[in-house]
Amino acid sequence: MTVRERREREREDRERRIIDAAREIAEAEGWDAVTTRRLAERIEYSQPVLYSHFKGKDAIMAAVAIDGFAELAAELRAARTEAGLAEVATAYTRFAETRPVLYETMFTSAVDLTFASTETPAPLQAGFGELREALRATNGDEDLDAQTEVFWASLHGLMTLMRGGRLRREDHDRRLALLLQRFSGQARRGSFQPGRGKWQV
Amino acid sequence: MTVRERREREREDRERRIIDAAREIAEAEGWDAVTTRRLAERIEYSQPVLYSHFKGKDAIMAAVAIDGFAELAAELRAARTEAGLAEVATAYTRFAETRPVLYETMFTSAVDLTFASTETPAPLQAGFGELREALRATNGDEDLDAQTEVFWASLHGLMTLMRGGRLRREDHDRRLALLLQRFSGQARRGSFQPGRGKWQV
DNA sequence: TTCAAATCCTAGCGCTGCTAGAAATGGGAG
DNA sequence: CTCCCATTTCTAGCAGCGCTAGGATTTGAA
Repeated sequence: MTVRERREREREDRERRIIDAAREIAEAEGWDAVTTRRLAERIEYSQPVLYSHFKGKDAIMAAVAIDGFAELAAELRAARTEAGLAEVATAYTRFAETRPVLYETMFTSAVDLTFASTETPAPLQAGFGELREALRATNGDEDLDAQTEVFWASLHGLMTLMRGGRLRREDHDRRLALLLQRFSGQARRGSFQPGRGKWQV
Repeated sequence: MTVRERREREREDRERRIIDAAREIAEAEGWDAVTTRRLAERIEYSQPVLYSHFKGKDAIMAAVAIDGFAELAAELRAARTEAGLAEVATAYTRFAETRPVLYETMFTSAVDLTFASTETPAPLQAGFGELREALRATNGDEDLDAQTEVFWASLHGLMTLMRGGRLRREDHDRRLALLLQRFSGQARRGSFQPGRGKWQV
C-alpha cells in the first residue's frame, strides 16, 4: 500500500514538473517553443510519458492556465481586501502585463475551460468572484453578475488590445481611469437598448 | 509594356485568390486546416508560388485580417449613419458572431498589425473611426479618442470572452444593454484613479 | 527465484512551414 | 523564324512538429 502511495506521489511530482517546465518555457519563449520533445528532455523522461499525464499539448496548456487563474484570484483578493475597485482593476492589469503569455493562455480558445458550469475548476470562478465582490461595494446587488461580466470583459478587452499592439501602452492609465468612472456608482436605468431584434444567434 | 501590365494584373488576381481561399477555408475549418499545400492546390499552383506573394503563412493571415477590418468598418458605418450608438454596438457584435474566425484573426497577436502608426493600413483606422463618430454624438468631444478606445475594448472583451466560452451567449443582450448604459452620456469627472503609482511597465 | 504487471523507451508515422536548385516558359533580338 | 536569356514555376526534400504502436525494462509480490 505504501508503495502504491509513493508511486502516486512521484507521479504527481512529475506532473507538476511538466506543468512548471511548460509554463517556464512558454513565458520565456512562447508556446511554439514548448515542444513535447523539449518538455520530455526537461523532465528527463521520454516523450510518451507526457501522454500518460495529459491527453495532449492542449491539456498541458489548460493546466498552466488553471494555475494562472489561481494566481490571478489570489492577487485580486489581496487588492480587494485592503483597498477598493480601482486597486483591483490595477492588480488585474498588472497581472496581465507581468505575465503576458500566461494571461493569454488563460483566455486562448484552444484551451476551452468552460465557465459557469458545475465542473468548472474552482480557480476560474474564484477570480470572477473577486471582481464581483469588489463591484458590490460600489454598485450594490442589482444585476451584479451581469455587471461583473461587463466590467471583467472591459478589463480583458483593454489588456488584450494593448498586448496585441492595438492600444498604446502609455495611455493605459487614462483608459483605466475612464473605465472606472463609468463603473463607479449605480448604473442609470434604461433608455439604451441593443439592437432592434436584429440580433440573432 | 502592355505585357508587363498583363502579368502584374495576373499576379494581383492570383494574390486575391490566395487570400480568398485562405479566408474561406479558415472560416469553415479554422486556420489549422489552412495549410500551404492545400492553398497551393486550391489556386492550382505549386507551394513555392505562395512565397512569392507572401513572406509566410502569417502574412497571409494578416492579409485576411485587413479584409476583415475593411468589412467591419463598412458595416459599422452603415449602422452609424442610419442609427445610433446602440445599433453600432449591435452591428459590431453581429460581425464578431457571424464571422468568428475572421474576427479572431483580426486580433490575433500572431498578426501584428500595429495601430496608431503612420503606415497603418487604412481599413484598421476606419473601423476605429466609426466607433468614435458614434460615440461623439452621445459623449461629446472630451477625451474622445480614449473614450473610444475604452468602449471598443469593452465590446472586444465581451466578444472574446463569449467566443471562448467564458460568458454565456444567452446573456449577451443584457450585458450589451448594461455597457450602453455606462456609455450613454457624459462621463462623470474624477474621484476614481487607477493604482497608486503601483503601475509599472 | 520466478512471474506477471506496471512502467518506460525506441522507432516511426503523417503531417507541417518553408526552401534550394532544376526545369520550363515566353518575350525580344538577330 | 530561330535562338537566347530572364523570368517564372515546379520537383524534391529538409528539419521539425504532435502523437502512438509495440517491444524492452523495471518492479513488487509469490
